[in-house]
Amino acid sequence: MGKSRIIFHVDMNSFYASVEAAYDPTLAGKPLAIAGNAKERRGIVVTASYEARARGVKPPMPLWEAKRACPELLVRQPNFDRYRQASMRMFQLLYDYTPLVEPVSIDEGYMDVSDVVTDMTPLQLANHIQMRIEKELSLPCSIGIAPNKFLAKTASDMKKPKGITVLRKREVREKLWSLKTIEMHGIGSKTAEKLQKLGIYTIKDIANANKDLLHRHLGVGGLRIYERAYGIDDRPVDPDAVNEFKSIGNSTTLPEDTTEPAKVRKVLMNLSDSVGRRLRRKNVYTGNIQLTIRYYDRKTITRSSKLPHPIDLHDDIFEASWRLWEKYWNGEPIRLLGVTGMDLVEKGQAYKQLDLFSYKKEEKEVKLSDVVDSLRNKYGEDVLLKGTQGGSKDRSDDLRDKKRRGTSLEKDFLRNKLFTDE
DNA sequence: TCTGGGGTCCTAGGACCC
DNA sequence: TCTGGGGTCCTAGGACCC
Repeated sequence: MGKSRIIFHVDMNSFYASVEAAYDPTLAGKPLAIAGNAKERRGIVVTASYEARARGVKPPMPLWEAKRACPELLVRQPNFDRYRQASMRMFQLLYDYTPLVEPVSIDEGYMDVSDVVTDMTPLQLANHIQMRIEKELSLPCSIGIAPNKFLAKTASDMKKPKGITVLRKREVREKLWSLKTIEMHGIGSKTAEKLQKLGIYTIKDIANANKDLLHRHLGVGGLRIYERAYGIDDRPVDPDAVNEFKSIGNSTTLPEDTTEPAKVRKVLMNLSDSVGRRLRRKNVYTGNIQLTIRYYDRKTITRSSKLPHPIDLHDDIFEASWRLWEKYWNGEPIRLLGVTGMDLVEKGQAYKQLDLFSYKKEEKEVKLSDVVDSLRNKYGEDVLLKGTQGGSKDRSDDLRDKKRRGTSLEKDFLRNKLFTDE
């Protein structure tokens, strides 16, 4: 039995819109929508200010529909550099309190503040953080305080904008059980439908359901929601998760549907180029290329193939995706194309694989902070900062180094996936 | 005038091996 | 004759989230 934890979920309110308003104060207090492809007919609202939401604009809504609902709507195209900047500063501020910060997306993250709140109550700490984000970044956020991630996430959702909500485990019955199943994080429309067919409509119904029945119909996800219904969630806050990639991909909706191979070729070249760039920037190779085709009727297929050896160059990525395209295109008009690199391996990983394995195996039960401490004692701070002694080119992004450096290099997030993408 | 783009996790079936 | 059982890898698709 671990001791009980104190977890924060910090959730920025209408992040993109709020950043734009902070950047251009004349937008503040107005109904504002950030829409991808603002000039294209297929744009959707990605983020809406609360003034826009009050007038019925809520993402993800097609832009034309949003304008119909709210004719005075101001629309801006997303400016991701700006959002990444704001995000970095926001997380930087969180790291002032603890290294145990887990960014989960550009605008939200968890903190494990169990060891921080000694001379402050959790509520005071949350207030402090919220105030600083407001004062220093002119950005609003909501914070959920709870003994685990699920409850913290649920809590931060309860009061928006600018809320701070405490959710205790003993309050789960009273505050969660009356909610419809789809309100639970992790349950979407499909699962909610399946549950309905089982006669399960509320979170209370989940809690009172037969566990095996849930397992049979929903797999491990069924077991998970059963636990969540009782407020149980043992996932740790993992500061390194943000650096661990499984795939890197880009996709684009075409200006208009097409059947012309020349156009497809061009698009695939562009996508391959940007995927290649991102792979190289992250110092990884991909061993498996996946092509996504969405047809005119939104039917979407994915086709992938394992590569004989890992690649990171534009030409090789294009060649692989083009082969898939030639093999699998059914001749119908295409709406979207995507190229994704999967099975990522770090450069220089091949000969380190074995080592990594044994490291993981040995240290499985050991707390990361202990590992960092012992390494620091053994080799001094330098080794933690510089990584392995060997070669110069491949060392800095080596997975092991990241783990070993662990919390000592939390500022490493400058290079992480949320913020350095193009 | 229907519905973007970036991801993760899970499942299931077939190939293949022992 | 007419047939086991376990394990892993590969691929495709579904569901979900922000």
